Parts: sequence; structure tokens; C-alpha cells
Amino acid sequence: MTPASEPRWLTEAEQDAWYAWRRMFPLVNAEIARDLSQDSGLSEADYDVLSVLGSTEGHRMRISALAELMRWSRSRLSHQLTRMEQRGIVRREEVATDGRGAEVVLTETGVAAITDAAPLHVESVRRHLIDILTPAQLQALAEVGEVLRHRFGAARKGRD
Amino acid sequence: MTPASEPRWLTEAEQDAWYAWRRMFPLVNAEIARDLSQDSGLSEADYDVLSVLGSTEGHRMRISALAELMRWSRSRLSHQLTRMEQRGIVRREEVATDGRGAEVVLTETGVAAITDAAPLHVESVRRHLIDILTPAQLQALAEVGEVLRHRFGAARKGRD
DNA sequence: GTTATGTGAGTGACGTGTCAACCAGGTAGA
DNA sequence: TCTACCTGGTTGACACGTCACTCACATAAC
Repeated sequence: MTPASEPRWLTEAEQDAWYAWRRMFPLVNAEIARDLSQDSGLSEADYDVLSVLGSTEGHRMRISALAELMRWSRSRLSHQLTRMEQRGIVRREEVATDGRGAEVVLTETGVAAITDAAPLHVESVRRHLIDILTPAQLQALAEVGEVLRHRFGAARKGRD
Repeated sequence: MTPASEPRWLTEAEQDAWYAWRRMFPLVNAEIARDLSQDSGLSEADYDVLSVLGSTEGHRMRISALAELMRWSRSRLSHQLTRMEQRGIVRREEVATDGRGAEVVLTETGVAAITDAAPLHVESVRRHLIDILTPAQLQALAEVGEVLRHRFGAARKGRD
């Protein structure tokens, strides 16, 4: 906070890490997103929502619970659900116990979508990331992720 | 492509790496973007464009060259420049040698913006990423980035 | 020179995400 | 009960990125 007269610019090694960081995520994610879209007609956001709902009993969940589990803002989830609802892969339902509340439910189309998409998606993730890296590199990624998660106080470890 | 009867699901170690991958980037970038916006009123996209232009002679560059250097689509850059131009931090100029061509130029406001923003941005990057990780972890990130860059044929290594 | 093709750049529609505002329904205190 | 506040959820405006399309100018073929 003191107006540093000399900012601590990055060393070369730090720059390498920073540039790698900036580049690799868009690079890999764009490939995986492209595959997902072509193979299954889904966006990554669609897939994330579907995969969570696909593994709950009744294929349904309270909207606020879903948002919290995914660490999405309510607003973001609401917009996303609106788009997904228009395409018929999820449906909103009022909940009896709380006049304000609502649930999302997978439609049959939605169940089929995630069932069909999952194997292809795994292959894509392998092809563009997992199978490219050595076990040591994968472990390093997991470790860095762990450090950062702690740093940012994102407690939960569960699945996506 | 053969309809795999049994998809190769991820092992636990692979899942750890994959989930870490999915989480870390948004987590860290959101923090850095927030800092940038609060400290300097710039988006990351703004900053990227400004920082490239800030280190060219004349603070100007041919639009297509800028797009290629940044690995952005022309369209993306065009939209971005439109927004930046409206805020007065860059200006478009026609180029004499080619009736189709155009250049972007930093305005005085733009020069001031990047000059003021850079030190704060470095601090932010340190705070949210670089200073948190060990040299070994930074090196691991750089290494992974290198592997992926090769895999995706993104040849150039230069700066952002 | 005229025509075909290529290239630099901008545009429009749409999906996505953020923020701030809003609204309806709950809850608690007077 | 009335009021104040909280909470679940939606909405609108806007920033950003992609894709497909367009338009103007350049270049090469004839």
C-alpha cells in the first residue's frame, strides 16, 4: 500500500511461469470446449450443470444449493438455467415448502444429453490435457491447485 | 473414434489434476481482474492491449499485426478497440501505404493509463499467484505450459 | 483494362458473465 | 399486527468473445 518507489518486477523465471499461466488455460479450454460443442452440442457451462444434476437423486436440486455447490453466483446460474430451459434440457419447478424457492430438474432430454456427452468429454480431456502430461506434472498441477485453493479460502474439495 | 465400449474414466490422481486445473484459473484471474479494475479502471483485455502498445515505438501498431502478436482474432480485437476508442485510450488511424489498413495508437490518456497501471498490476500478480508459489512450483507451471504450447503448435514464445 | 480472388478490417447476432436493482415471500421484534 | 429486515430468485444493462457475414481495397490472371 505504501507507494512503492520501485515495483518488484518479475524475474525471468517468474515471467515464464506467468506467461505460461496466462496462455495454457485458454489454449486447452478452447479445445475442450470446441470438442464438447461439436460432439454433444453443449457448452462447458451446460456440461457442468448437467453433470451435477446427473448425479443427484431425482436429477433435481434446489437452485440456491446448486449455485453454492458449483460456486456460481445466483445470477449466473439463473441466466444459465434460463438458456438451458429454453432448449428443453432442464425444467424449473416451484417448491412447496418455501414460496420463494425453486428447483431445477433434468428433463429426459437432459439426462440423455449428459449420458451421451460424458464419455466423449473424458476422451477430450485426456486428449488435450491429461494424456499429454506426465504423472509428475499432473501431480504438480494438483499441488499448485491445492496451494491456491487454500490461499483463497475456497474450502470445499468435492466434485464439480 | 471407434465407439469405445468403455470410456477411460479418470483415475483419482487424474481427477485431482483436472479439478485443480478447472478451479485455479478462474479463482486467481478473478482476483487479479478485480484488482486491475479497482486500481486502474481497466479490464484484463484493456491491459493486454495497452501493455503491448506501450512497448512499441510511437505507441502504435498495425491492427492486423497486433492481432497476430496477441493471438487474438481480428474480430475480437476490433470489438475491443471500439470499446477502448470510445473511452479515449486508443485511437484508430488510417495508414497511407494500404487503403485497407489501419493502425491503433495510444492516446496520451492511454499512455498514462498503462504507466500507472503496470506497477500495481505486478504487485497484484505477485500477491495472488507468484509470491504464493515456490520456485519449484513456478517452474513446474512453466514446464507444463511449455509442453502444452508444443502440443498445440503455438510456436511463438515472445512476450504478451 | 476487366474480372476473379485474396486480404484488412468492421458489424450483428448470440452465448456468456458481472453488477446492481428489484420483487416476492419469510421471519422477528415492537 | 405492523414493520423492518433477510433471503431466494430473476432481470436489465453492459463487457466480452465467437462466428458468419460484409465491404473496401489490392493483386493477379486473362
